[in-house]
Amino acid sequence: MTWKRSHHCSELTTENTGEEVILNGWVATRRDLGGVIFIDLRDRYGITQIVFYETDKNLHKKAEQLRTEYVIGIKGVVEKRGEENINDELTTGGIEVRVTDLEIYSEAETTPFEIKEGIPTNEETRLKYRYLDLRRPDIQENMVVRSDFYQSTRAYFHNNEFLEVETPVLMKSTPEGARDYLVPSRVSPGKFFALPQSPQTYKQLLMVSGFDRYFQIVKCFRDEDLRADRQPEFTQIDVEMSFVDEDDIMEMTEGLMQKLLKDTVDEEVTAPFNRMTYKEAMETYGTDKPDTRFGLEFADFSELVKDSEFNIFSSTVEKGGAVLGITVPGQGDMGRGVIDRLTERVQNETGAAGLIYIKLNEDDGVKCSVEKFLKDETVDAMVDEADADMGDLVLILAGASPDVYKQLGQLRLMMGEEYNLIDEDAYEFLWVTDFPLVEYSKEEHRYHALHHPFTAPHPEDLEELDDNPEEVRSRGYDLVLNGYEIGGGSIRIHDRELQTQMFELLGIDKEEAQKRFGFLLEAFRYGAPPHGGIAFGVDRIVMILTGGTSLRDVIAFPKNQKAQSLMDNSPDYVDKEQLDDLHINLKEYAKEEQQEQE
RNA sequence: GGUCCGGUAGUUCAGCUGGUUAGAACGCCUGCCUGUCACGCAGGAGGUCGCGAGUUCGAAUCUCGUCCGGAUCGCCA
Repeated sequence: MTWKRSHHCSELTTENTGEEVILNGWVATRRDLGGVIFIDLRDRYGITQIVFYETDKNLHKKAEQLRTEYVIGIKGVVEKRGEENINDELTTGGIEVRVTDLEIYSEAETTPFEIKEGIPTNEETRLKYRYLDLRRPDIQENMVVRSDFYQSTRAYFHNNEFLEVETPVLMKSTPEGARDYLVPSRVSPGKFFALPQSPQTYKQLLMVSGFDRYFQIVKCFRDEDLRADRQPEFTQIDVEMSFVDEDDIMEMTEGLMQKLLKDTVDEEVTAPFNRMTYKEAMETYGTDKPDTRFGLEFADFSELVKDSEFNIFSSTVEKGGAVLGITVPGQGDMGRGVIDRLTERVQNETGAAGLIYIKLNEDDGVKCSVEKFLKDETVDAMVDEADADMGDLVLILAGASPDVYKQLGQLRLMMGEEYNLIDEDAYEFLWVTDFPLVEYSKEEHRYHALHHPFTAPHPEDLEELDDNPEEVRSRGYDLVLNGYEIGGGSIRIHDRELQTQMFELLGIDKEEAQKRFGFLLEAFRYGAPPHGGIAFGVDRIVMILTGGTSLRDVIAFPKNQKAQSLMDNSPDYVDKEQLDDLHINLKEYAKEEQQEQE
């Protein structure tokens, strides 16, 4: 029989002294001193210490059976602890509950790992026993933040007259972008649904329908390889608005972010957020999602060294590459061994050919690793350009553009982490704007939409659309927080002609466009409002808010790197009858794999 | 698909220049203990050193292959 609790395990204080209470929870730890047994009783709210005394004979005997993770209910009396026994670590540390009755609801085998905060158990074991991992207080706290995050989001949009509309999970496969997860149709042999990579077309259609302001907290799916910050199924806050421009979307976003941070982690952030063009971001930080919690901005030495004797510099610049550097403060006396290891790491992790440096320290003065190839005044000019002072270290990469920018961007992040230049408590938001509309794919010999094919080109660049498509800027924008891309969107094309032109540019001919997106083009015939929107990565934002570095710590049941769920062993083989229903035959090698398993 | 790191007790790891019976901490079990809160003390159980070949008198240790996990590049409109 279950006793209904009167309080949870983080609730009782000295104010409750003398009250008869009922608690339910898990045995977190047991401290058996012989004549007295202390149990830390845990639920998702916290811990309360309960006590059994030898003088309560039968009860004490029963309590001796208790083991870690047993689920119990107790009746008892709240007692104030003696001055010397108060535990300041617990909210309930001023009291304990003297047990008068004990019910063991459920015994527990020894768990494969301890249910404690911050244990370094490997991912595989944690994922296999995910329900136990989720019992750990730090993960539970993450889920609380996540739940607060949902509530805050809904309140914000509801208060601002947005409508929450659900869009289909079974939809049409789109040719552009990430690989789709496919769902075979039983009633239409040979045909497939796709799971949405995002509800992009639906939300645009909702604008055509006149819904004006839409949002949705929605699952999206992308069948691509995983990373620490990338899961195959993830959650977005999807937003679309009519009769707006970039500034409206940004303002709405900034209000949302302010509210979210206030409601979840009680942080104030100032708006408007900084803005930076894509070009500026790439040239200053070597990435389109710069972590602006620290400096180490790039210095460009290309002009200074283009005529130097040092062949690596001069030939790099001649071939259109760049010679770039960052100044690491206070590392001017870095030892040879450290630099050698760093060089190796840079080569391995970024693919840079080599690492050149200038050390500035009191003992050696200004010392450049390639000084015999460079004039003193060139080195001095570089130091000047890099804004380096005595005691600093200038790290230099030379290489083809844009690769060298990305490489130095990675090196910059390494240095920021290595030398603790990052303010871990800061929340640095940044808008990145003016993305290129398209980029050329050498493999496919065609242009790709950098954002997606519905993104509007910048009106000033329209005339370049035919001749110089790569020069055309888009009306897209990304929101970056602490070096993570947490959102992205654009002002859309709402003109049928322009949309058709865009498809042509992307190598999607009329027939193909009709087949894939005919419904959208058709919708645009009947009065489409100017509109734009944005989508935010819920998992990533919650990860940042909880101070984590892996999405798995903020998703209740995440997938591993192979997109498998180790707990329930999915994906898994299915019966032949199921496949027959779906009109599917397996390829030979897939059949062999299946037979090997069985 | 490429690169890198890892796989030894339930967990986290040490051992790896080949050599006695593979260790530590935590956890687990038993006993003692009335003020613990990382309880303490005494004792104990627990190992396919991922798997398979090879080298060797001898392999956790060296070589090759393979499987598994993670990070990362490609990929992710």
